[in-house]
Amino acid sequence: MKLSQYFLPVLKEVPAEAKIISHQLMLRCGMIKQTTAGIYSWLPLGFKVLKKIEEIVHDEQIKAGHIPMLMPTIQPAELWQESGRYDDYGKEMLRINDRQDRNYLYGPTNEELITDIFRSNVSSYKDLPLTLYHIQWKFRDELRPRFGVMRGREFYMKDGYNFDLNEKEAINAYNRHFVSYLRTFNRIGLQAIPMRAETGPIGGNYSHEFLVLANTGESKVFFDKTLLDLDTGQGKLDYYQNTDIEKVVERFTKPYARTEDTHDENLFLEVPEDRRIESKAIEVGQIFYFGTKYSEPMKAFVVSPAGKRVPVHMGSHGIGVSRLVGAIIEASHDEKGIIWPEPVAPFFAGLINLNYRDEECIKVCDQVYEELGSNGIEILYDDTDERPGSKFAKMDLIGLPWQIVVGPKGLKEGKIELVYRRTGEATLLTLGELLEKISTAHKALLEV
RNA sequence: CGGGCUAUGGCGCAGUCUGGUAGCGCGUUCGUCUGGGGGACGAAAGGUCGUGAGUUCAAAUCUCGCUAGCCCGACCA
Repeated sequence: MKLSQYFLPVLKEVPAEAKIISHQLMLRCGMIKQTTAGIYSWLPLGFKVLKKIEEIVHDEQIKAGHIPMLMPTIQPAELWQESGRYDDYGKEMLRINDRQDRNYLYGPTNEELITDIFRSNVSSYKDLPLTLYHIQWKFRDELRPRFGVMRGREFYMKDGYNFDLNEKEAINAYNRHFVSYLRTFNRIGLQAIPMRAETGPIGGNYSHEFLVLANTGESKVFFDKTLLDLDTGQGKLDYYQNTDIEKVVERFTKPYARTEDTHDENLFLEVPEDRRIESKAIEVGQIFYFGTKYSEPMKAFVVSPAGKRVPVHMGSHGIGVSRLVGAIIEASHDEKGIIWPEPVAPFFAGLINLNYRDEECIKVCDQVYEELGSNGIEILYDDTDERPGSKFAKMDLIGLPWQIVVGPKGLKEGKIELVYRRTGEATLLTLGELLEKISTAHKALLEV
């Protein structure tokens, strides 16, 4: 993409209404524009990042054997009356009437809708286990939206729902989500710590939240430092080898890790003092097992192997996709701007032409741009006639992983400068070396 | 929902107390110079001062209502 043909309205100054760094940077980078309280338009750069995160979330869900679909944003009140949540949910739910004065709502979550789909199509244990999910806009009418997309009223969320014959099977699904979520956050470039959580309005018996440490986070967390060293292991996982998956979950749930809501000071004090960490964190995902809370009232039954009609056991699981954009920035920025983790960067590299009136510069830039572009590498080429200083500042601000700097000075020596945004490390390379290095780095990114 | 604050050009702000020609910086446009870290000089465009009513010869400025946004708390992916 050539910058001269793109839509990237960057701001030099910090808008007054933005208080936390991710919100400020998203506005300054021209990623979002607030439309009204807690509701944002996603401008091209922000939209690209949102879609990259979404792709990774999809990929990991599909690896775990879960099936993508799409449900609507507007739902009929009747379904929520069946589950009893139409009254329970309160003012957070945006209620809407149509021209016939029928009652609708803008979905804050989809348990009722998915249960309705399930019950009208599945009636045998033979169709289980089943996990369906979608990534869709949600709306919760927060009293006080703030922090940009981190706590908007409208938000983009992956939500999934598992249907199983019994509790044991449903716990397998729970564990599958547990592990796939860890992998998802890792791929996005975040370390998320699973913590025991309250079940809230979703209800149920088991729940874990996944939290990313950040001092601007809204949750207070207490955990054992050893959690920071755990990983889910390398390579492919067979999500249906239940005991293998269970072992991973056990490793992650053994050390103490709780949010303020479930924190138990006495248990925490059993953690050796040098391993106790108290921090602020951002919640980026949550998983629930709630048994038959919805299947019983909504009559989602299947016939068991013994020939009896039994309510299905369910769980639900969410990842805040739009919130993740903010969370990533909170976790990865410096005083100059954003530093995108490579898998979610809106472009893989930025190409800076330091003198757009120099024919040699133009020629070399065009070559780099075409060569990398034809290999499927996304490049943002600053081909504008601005001065070098503002080009550098802009590129640092939007935080693309690599910066390719082409200027008359370097070209005299036959060299192009390559800067790695995260470290600021700069190397002078020939055109051939540069193309090779970027291509290699890009290939490594694809091998997940 | 309780408490506090704000609303003036695209962005950041001054002007309001003490009523009297709407201003500054950044950005934008044009020109000249400049060209490796948000450059210089010159010219220009752009504002019903959130909104409605009131007081007054006169309102960005005073009074009352409304709306929107921000902050602290409670609540939440």
